[in-house]
Amino acid sequence: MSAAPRTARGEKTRRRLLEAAEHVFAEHGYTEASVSRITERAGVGQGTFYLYFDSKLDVFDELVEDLNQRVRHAMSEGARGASTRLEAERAGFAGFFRFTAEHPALYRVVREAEFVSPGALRMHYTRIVEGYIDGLRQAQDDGEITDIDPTVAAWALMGIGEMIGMRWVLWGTGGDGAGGDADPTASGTSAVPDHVFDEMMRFIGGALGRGRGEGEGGS
Amino acid sequence: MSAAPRTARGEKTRRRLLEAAEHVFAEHGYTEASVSRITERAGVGQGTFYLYFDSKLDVFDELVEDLNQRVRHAMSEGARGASTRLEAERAGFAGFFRFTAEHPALYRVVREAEFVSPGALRMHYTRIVEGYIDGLRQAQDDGEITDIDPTVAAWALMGIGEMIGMRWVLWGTGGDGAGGDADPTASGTSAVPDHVFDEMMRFIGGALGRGRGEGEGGS
Amino acid sequence: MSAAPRTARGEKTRRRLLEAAEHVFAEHGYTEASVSRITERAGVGQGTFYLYFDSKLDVFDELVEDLNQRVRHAMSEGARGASTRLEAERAGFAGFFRFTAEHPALYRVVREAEFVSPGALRMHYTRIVEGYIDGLRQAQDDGEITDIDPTVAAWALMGIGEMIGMRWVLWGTGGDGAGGDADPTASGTSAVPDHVFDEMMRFIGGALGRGRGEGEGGS
Amino acid sequence: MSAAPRTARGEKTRRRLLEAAEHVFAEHGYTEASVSRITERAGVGQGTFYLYFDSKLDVFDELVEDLNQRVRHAMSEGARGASTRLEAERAGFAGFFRFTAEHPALYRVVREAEFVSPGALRMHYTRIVEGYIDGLRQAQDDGEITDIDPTVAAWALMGIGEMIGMRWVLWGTGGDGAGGDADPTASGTSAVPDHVFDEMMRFIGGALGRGRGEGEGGS
DNA sequence: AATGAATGAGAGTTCATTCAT
DNA sequence: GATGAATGAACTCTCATTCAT
Repeated sequence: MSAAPRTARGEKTRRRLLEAAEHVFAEHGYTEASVSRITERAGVGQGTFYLYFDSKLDVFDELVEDLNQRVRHAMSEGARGASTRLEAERAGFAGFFRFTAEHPALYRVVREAEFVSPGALRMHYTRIVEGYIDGLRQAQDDGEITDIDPTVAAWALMGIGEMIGMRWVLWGTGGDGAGGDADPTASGTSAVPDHVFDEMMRFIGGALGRGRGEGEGGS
Repeated sequence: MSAAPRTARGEKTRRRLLEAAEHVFAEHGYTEASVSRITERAGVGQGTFYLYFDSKLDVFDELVEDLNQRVRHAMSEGARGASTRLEAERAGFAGFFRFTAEHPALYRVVREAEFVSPGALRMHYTRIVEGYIDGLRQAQDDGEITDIDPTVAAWALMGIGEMIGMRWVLWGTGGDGAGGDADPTASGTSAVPDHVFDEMMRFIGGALGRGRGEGEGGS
Repeated sequence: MSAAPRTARGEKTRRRLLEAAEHVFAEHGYTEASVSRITERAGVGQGTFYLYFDSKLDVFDELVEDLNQRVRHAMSEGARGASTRLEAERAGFAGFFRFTAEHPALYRVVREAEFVSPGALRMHYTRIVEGYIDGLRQAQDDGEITDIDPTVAAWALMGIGEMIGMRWVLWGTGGDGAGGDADPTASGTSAVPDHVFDEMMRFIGGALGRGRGEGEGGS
Repeated sequence: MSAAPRTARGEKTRRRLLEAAEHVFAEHGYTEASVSRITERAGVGQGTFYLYFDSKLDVFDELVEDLNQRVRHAMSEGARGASTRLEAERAGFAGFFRFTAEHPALYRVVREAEFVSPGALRMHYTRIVEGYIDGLRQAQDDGEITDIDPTVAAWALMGIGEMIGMRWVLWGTGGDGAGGDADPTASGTSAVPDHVFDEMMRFIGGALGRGRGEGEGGS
């Protein structure tokens, strides 16, 4: 749990510490990050850190929580204006990839929680999935998508996003094992090559689609 | 890179070290594991470790390599006898979940590579995906599945497996965000509840299915 | 040296601080006690502490001083009504043991002064001994006790009280090295088992006794 | 618990560490002593310390144990040749005072155990007392001393020694509250002024004496 | 009179790695 | 081939004390 602020000055210090932690964790990972590096970057004394956080793990958890909100926000942006479920899906994935692309190191922080603070990671994924489930259920009620168990589908979609994001956003567009014919130039819709993004959406469209998988999603 | 063996005695010591490392990494994670705990478990002196491995990271890499082979073996078991692509897929996922269920801690080791030795993780995923791609391409040539980019599809499938495995194998069958109506009793096919497994296969069947998503996969 | 009071409000704050310090030192010992724990218990800000005391050591000294008075008071209670020196002695020891039994942790605070503030301990013992000396000298003048050097006798008596108190009050009645046949049930006179108390008084009676050391001390 | 040696080299390092700890604890007290000061004095690296001791407390305990033996040895020296119990007592006290005088700071280490490792202090006193009890019982069987409970008597004697030793050995011969007529010059028998020592022995002689307490103690 | 945020020195402890034997 | 004693840098965290408000 956090601690001491209350005053405006304290609140400011806390924010600086949190921001510094974000950068340091992103740059070095949890283990290599040190509290002293964080305080140094924040421009405060080492002891000050412990006025605001109980431990190194405590800031980490708070950070994951914070990132969870930002990721979810990035995902829901644009999804609101979507008229079909697949459009919403498109927007969600695009938002997620964009966030990952803009803060590649940061998103690694979230994933590192699996080894640092498992409960935090669980919470992170669970919250995202919950949003998904609602949307899927709605689309099912509207007869827009197939009647697959929305929970299972939500986790599957989550996995697709994580893996495609890791492969094409984090590792970059080329690299070993890269999808040969992915077109690195075009990238209007998302941080992932258009071709990859489109194929992924075709995959998802087929999975969720009613009757046949022709939902599509041509760019 | 490794070092010294050559003799039979040396080869044995090396194997013991590797096995000890497997247990210690599985139990404590990379950071908390210590070389001395490894050597202690292996029953050799601390210095001996450096006769066989250059560093702590070195054994870790070798371990990930080793696990990669075992996971791929678990996945391809049974897939060989499959007559359709979806059957092969079923067998592959079942093998993967079984492996994860039997060595839950071990598979975490692989995933931790993202933060310890990114190249090793890349290699791990890439190799698995390569196998997939071949199979998918073949099925496409046979007109059995849709003509989606096999690379993209392979990574998507990989992501589904990882996420479903984490959610239902690693975290257990219940817990927050659990699939409400999943049937925890039956579990003939895999380490994941039958219902979840079946729904996942329906999802995949739809994604890969030709024309309509009729692949299905009722148990 | 202390500081700021003067007003009634200040005097009250000071008392609360002192009382809080007493509890915190008793519970944790000097080193483990922290100023912040003291102020927290007192319900005042951390800075307030330094308005009343120069340092952590300063409160400690004041506390030892305070305890010295309370111990001496406990010892002299009842001793006043005594008609013989040995009766007075009895009452003094009983009072000391009672105090120790009622505030076991507190009396440890006094003893810890040896390592924290040696001068304070010296003062503590010296003051107690001074009272003794006067009484012993008087009894000698009255021909009631032997003509032993009262200073030496006083320190010896002090040592007996401390050690018997530590052994039977602080450590409890049983334990290793316990006086085998001590009767734990009866305990009318003091916090030490009756048998132990009586034997101790016989010991002292012999030491101080005129002519022969026989007798005395039967409860 | 200790650890690693076995080799002659290790045994030597261990001894150096122990000796360094003795000096550092004696000079600064437990709290102010730091492991780094100990290793510095021992001329080894900081990490080496933890090869031989589990913690700072661990060396401390071992040291108290060690001192216990040395004190008991100092006390029993000379006592062996004694023909009466009181002579043995004399020799024991003299040995104790001598030890305290020769290692004044060291003996404080033992006493500090009350606040650092209470069990160790208990053990220390209990062991010494046990030796006493045997001697006293023997003397009683021989009809040499009064039939006082030997356990109570032993703890009382222990207390006398500790207090007189603190007052006249540790604090020095003069000082506040000093025994006015103590003769600082003569000091043949012990580290305590002769007069004090003699008076103390008279006190003890009276306490233990058969029939009358009048004898003894002449220097 | 009172506050509490800020400090920074320093504590105990761990560990990957080296190297003389 | 094997050992294990030795290292020292680095870590997280605590705390008495100060001082602007």
